Amino acid sequence: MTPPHAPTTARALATAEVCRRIVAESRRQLAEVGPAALSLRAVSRELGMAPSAIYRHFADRDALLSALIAQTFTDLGEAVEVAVAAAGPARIDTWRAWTRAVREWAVARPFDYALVYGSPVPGYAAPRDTVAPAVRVLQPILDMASGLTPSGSTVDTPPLGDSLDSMADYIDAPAEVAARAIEAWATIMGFLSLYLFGHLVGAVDSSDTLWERVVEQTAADLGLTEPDEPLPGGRS
Amino acid sequence: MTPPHAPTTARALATAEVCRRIVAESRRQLAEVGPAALSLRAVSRELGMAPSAIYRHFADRDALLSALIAQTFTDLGEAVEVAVAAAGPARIDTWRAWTRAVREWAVARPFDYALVYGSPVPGYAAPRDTVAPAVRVLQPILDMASGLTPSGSTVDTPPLGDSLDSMADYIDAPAEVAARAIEAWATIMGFLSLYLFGHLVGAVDSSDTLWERVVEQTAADLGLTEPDEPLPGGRS
DNA sequence: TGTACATCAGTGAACGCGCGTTCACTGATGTAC
DNA sequence: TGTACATCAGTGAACGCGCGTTCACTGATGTAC
Repeated sequence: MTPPHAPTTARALATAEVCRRIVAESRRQLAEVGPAALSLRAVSRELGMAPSAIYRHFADRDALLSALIAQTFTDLGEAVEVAVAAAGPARIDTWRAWTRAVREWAVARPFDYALVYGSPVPGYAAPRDTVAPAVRVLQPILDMASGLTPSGSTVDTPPLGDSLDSMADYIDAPAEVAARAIEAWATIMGFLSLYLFGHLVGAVDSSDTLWERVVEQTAADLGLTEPDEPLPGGRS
Repeated sequence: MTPPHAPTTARALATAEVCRRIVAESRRQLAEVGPAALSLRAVSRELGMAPSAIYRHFADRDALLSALIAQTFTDLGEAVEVAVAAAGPARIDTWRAWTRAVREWAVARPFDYALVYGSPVPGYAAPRDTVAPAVRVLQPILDMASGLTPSGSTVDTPPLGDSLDSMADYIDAPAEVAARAIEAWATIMGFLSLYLFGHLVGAVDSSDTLWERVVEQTAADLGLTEPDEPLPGGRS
């Protein structure tokens, strides 16, 4: 009944559990001191283990950091998937749900947000393992953009070269749509970063109403506000 | 001839020079290891001084960090001022010059960018001294936004509360304009952050053409692309 | 102009600290017969 | 089912390291008369 490689023995279960605890405690401490100051010794101390025990589960400090980053992306990815699944079927429903989910997640866990979308940790190179979880976060809006046709542009914009071709292929939409999707994403992430990193402190009393505006404006730039937009699954 | 408080004695000149060298060497090292790992000892070692000598110029490590942040903002502020002064008089000239200057500065000094616009250093609270240099960077576009009237909106946007009133007062423009200015700023900073922090790696081959689009799109959202816009200084 | 005193930038030794990582080990868990 | 052996998660001591900060000091620079 169980899959062939699932951990079934007591030892394997215990190992998985300890591994989970290390990651959990590390994420907790990371929120207090930041990724650069994350200490294996402090983590092991808090868990009541010898510092060297960590090395049974992670090759070194960088490996633990990679696991934390992957885990954090996965966490956010699951949050947006739940939110998008609970939203309506129209593209704009997806966009509103996705942006709302990202914001709520980020505001609740500013240090997790900083870990994955803030300054890279110097001297640390993100390995391949973190790419898939990072893309998973974006997948709902990539799916949403699929098949979208550019519309409503009243602006003369410079021509795009072929630099977006691979993304356009991936989402099965014109490069124009890929460009607008990246712009909308950049606006959302930029606003969150400015807010969470303290750059709006003197300028904006409460970011709530402004945030609603940003979401609607980006939706309009994406061409999601036309009433009769066709959906990928038909329903004209 | 010299202002009353200018350092004129040999000792005062030497002090200022050493102080300058500490800041310069610190910024150099910061680009290699990041703000959290900046080491007073390493800086003093490189300058051929005793570690304790730093304390004649900065109260502690945090004071040095504050000076670095202020200095970095000032550096960027001067760069944008030069660029804006060299540009044409129309609002859109200012916007194009400002965005271009910020981007070129950031791409040339990604760690400086990360220091001031990336994740905050945990456990470090930016003191008041860094606020003025941070605002200086924005001043050209705040001036540009002054007197701007909202236009060209084809989107139904949620009403703004009074959360932008102080900023609207400051730039002497409607809250609507303040909101659009912050949105445009967020888009620019978001795009730069995604690019510099490595989040566009798989999606965008070259960011140049896409960047041009972002600038023009944000200019349009700000209402800067109407041909007959009135300028603050007349010239209708 | 010359002298006596005050200032203060920089020295170098020392403090106590926590860090990542290694290594030989122990002893419970798992496996093969 | 029982026994002998293998595995391997966790231990605890030790390594060498660099860190921020303090303190009494020295000696050149500045100042007052």
